[in-house]
Amino acid sequence: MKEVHIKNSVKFMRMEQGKLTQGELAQKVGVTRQTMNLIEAQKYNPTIKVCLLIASSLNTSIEKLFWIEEDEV
Amino acid sequence: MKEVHIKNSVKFMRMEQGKLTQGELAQKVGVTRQTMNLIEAQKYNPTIKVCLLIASSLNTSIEKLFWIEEDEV
DNA sequence: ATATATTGTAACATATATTTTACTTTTGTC
DNA sequence: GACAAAAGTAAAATATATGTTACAATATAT
Repeated sequence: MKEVHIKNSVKFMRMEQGKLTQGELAQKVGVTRQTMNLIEAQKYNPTIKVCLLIASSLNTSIEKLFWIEEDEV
Repeated sequence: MKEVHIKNSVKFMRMEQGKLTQGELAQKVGVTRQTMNLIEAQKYNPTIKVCLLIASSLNTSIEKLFWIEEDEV
């Protein structure tokens, strides 16, 4: 697998959208709070299904939530 | 996990973009041809990393490639 | 019709996403 | 400061994405 880093703005977006709590977002998406925590901490690489459900739950697009981290300056 | 179906247009997009072969796309992304085959056949739920790399390889957006299948008519 | 490239699959192994349970740390409120 | 809510984290179990190998089916060209 190609070596790239994926970044996300899930936590930031969650804070904006009505101040959802981490657990509440997890519940809307249908994953555990721990899974959501790890995703927000960018500790791993979630599946497209979870990502699309997060985007839907936060009324935003997957584009704005997840992107490939380009090379350092 | 919430019960939704994820659909994609990877095969369609690949056909358009310079008629890449399945194996060639797999190689650009850095997965095996079998994995790409299963993704195109919508047999499972790839990771966001693979999806972003496919989008990048096909010069398109992840939005246009993957979406939640809405309820049947 | 016969080669050849490409695609579809299947069984098994491996890596890792996700869950479960539980505890600690931080943050906010009184 | 005390208390509660929310967030961070960790170990072990489970589910599943991905790799490996191999072969069958289909398409494409000659």
